[in-house]
Amino acid sequence: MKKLSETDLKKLLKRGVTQIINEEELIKMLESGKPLRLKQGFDPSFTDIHMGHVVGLRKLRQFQELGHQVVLIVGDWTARIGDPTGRSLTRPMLTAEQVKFNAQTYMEQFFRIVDKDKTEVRWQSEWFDKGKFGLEDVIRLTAKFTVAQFLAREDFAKRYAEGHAIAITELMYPLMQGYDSVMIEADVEFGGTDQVFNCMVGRQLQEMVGQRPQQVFLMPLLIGTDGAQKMSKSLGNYIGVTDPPNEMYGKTMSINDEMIIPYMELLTDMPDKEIEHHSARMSEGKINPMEIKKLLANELVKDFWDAKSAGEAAAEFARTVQHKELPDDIPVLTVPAGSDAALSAEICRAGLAKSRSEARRLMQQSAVEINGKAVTEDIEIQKVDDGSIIKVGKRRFLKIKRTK
RNA sequence: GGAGGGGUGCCGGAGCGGCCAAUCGGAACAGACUGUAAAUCUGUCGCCCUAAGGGCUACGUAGGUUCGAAUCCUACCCCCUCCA
Repeated sequence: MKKLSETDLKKLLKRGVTQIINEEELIKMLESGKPLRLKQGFDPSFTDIHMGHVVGLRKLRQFQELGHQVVLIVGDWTARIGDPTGRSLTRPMLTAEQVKFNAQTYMEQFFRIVDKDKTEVRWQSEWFDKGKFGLEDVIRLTAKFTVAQFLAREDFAKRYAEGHAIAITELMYPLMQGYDSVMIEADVEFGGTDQVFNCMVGRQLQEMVGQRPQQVFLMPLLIGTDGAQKMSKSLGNYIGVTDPPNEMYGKTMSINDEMIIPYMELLTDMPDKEIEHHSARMSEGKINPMEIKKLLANELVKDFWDAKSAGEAAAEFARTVQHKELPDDIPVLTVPAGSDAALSAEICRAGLAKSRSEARRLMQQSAVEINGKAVTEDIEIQKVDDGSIIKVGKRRFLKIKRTK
């Protein structure tokens, strides 16, 4: 165990943390020098980890660096129910196969951030599968809670009031998650602020069976690149941890100014002082926020890829986006000699538009250029010279190659 | 078991015999403005015919009535609320 310094403690418990229940207890536990069991659960109902998840994973990593143990719970059962949190609709159940596949993919990404050697992976099926968990257990578990308790939870209350459906299995979700804490004897559970209720159920269950209730570590939900809603894959406003450097850099550059500082605090190791400095310069109007955003983008690509990729992504961004030069590699579309196809058809074939109708619409909106000149009417591909560069929208390019 | 409400385009949600490829809002896409910001403004937003214009598929599923249906009828499937 590493000895805790004041700065360690501050970084660990303040930056990127919304609330800790119960903070004093947690500090005592940390100071006891005993390795803690840190519970992190996930539902393999999706496959991609994005920056929104990274906030929590980085925190786990920090604890690991102090010598603590992460217990990753694969929610193979809860995933099949679907977490009701924040949902206004019930989710479809997944098959066991989908869940398994998703879990695998998830973990590959998870261990890019969290230290695999200090992680114990447990599957819910270890204790929830047939033969291990029976009706008797279900009754014992559910008997401890009341409907009123569950309806007090904001999202359930809202859905109930609006007359939306709440499946009984959804009520089971928090119980199952809480039961996980008992099974692994969690000392601390990690989650986003939307997980308070579920985590508290874990505390109660532990207490009931005579375990010391876990501490709950809540972290803010990251706002997505749209600047409005929380980052999520289904909303398409996410930056994935496996996004290629150029894309990661580009997506980061498209976030709005208000999010630069939060992103720095939550997703990077940049020192507090430095972040404050940037923040101050921006609010004083001494610098174009874009410059600060570049630092952020660079930092992220550096962390998830490497410094070299970050440099290249930055250069590519400056060249293609800011100076509007052509990107390095443009996909080539081979056009047979004598082809009588229309330009719209070829754009569609190359995948730059979903349909010919769309391609034509784009032309009408002057979104299609050949060698820098807008084409507003559909023409024959014949009339396009060999080696011409076709540009659709801001970022889609195509190079025409003619066969003799 | 009983009563009622509903299934419409990516989502929400109008329409309730022709004027409906379907009002409107959101998302998305494009253009203008920019810092690929954000906000704003404008436009587009089923597919095919290179345009005018035309055609084809679409409003849970399958049939039917009608010159004509998302709209009416029948059956079926699914969902929700309430009572028991």
